[in-house]
Amino acid sequence: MGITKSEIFTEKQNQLAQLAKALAHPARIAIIEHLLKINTCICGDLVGIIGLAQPTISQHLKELKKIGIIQGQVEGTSVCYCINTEKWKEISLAFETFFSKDTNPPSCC
Amino acid sequence: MGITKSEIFTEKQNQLAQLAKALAHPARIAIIEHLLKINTCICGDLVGIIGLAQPTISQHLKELKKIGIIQGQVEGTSVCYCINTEKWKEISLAFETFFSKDTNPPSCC
DNA sequence: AGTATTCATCGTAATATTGCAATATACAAA
DNA sequence: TTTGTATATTGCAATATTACGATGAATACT
Repeated sequence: MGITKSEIFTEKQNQLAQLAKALAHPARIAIIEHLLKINTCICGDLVGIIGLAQPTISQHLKELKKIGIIQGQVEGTSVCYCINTEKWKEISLAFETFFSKDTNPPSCC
Repeated sequence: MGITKSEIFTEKQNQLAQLAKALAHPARIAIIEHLLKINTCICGDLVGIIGLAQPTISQHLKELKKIGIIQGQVEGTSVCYCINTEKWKEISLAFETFFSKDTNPPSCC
């Protein structure tokens, strides 16, 4: 079917899955890493940097904007992107919380 | 096309994206959370717990096994699953490293 | 052997994702 | 106003994902 039965899961489970989905593409990882590295807004050069066609980059940016991890600011004809620090921390915390659940290895393995 | 151009990205970017993809479904989050909660191996009951058909669960388990985050041990007619602690730490670290890259908010926003 | 139980795999339908060419939109400069 | 530049949207083809019924393989129990 290709459609997820999200109604049978908790809000948190769906949320974390959605965050993971947004990160589930190397181009999107690359975009975020680049934005972190230059630590400022970047206006458009992403197409040249990543190596995918402009509509494809635009689509990936849309996915990232959807979960709020990045934000775009119109600056004349171009749009400047940067990490949304607030949201970044939030998302970071969501994963941290998930991974902190670990305790001891089960006795059976 | 539906096919990712992984050859234009770094090994690390592809790896992290793949890990994120494995977590990008609420059923797989739910499976992991359950395995963490009971902190021991579980023999099969996941179908009843999650609420999806047996082949669907089996498929999700396969995805999780593919990245090594869980492991299955045959026990008679049933299979006992648990978190692979070693791998869990590894994956946890991969995300931690990614999210630790944050520094200061960019001056432009 | 025959039967039941548990899980994996196959096949298939519905939907989603990825990527890009073509086109549209918005603004700036001439 | 026209031209150029930057980005978004649309439409499409190829492929992937999600879900499940049917079937298969393996083991345990009579």
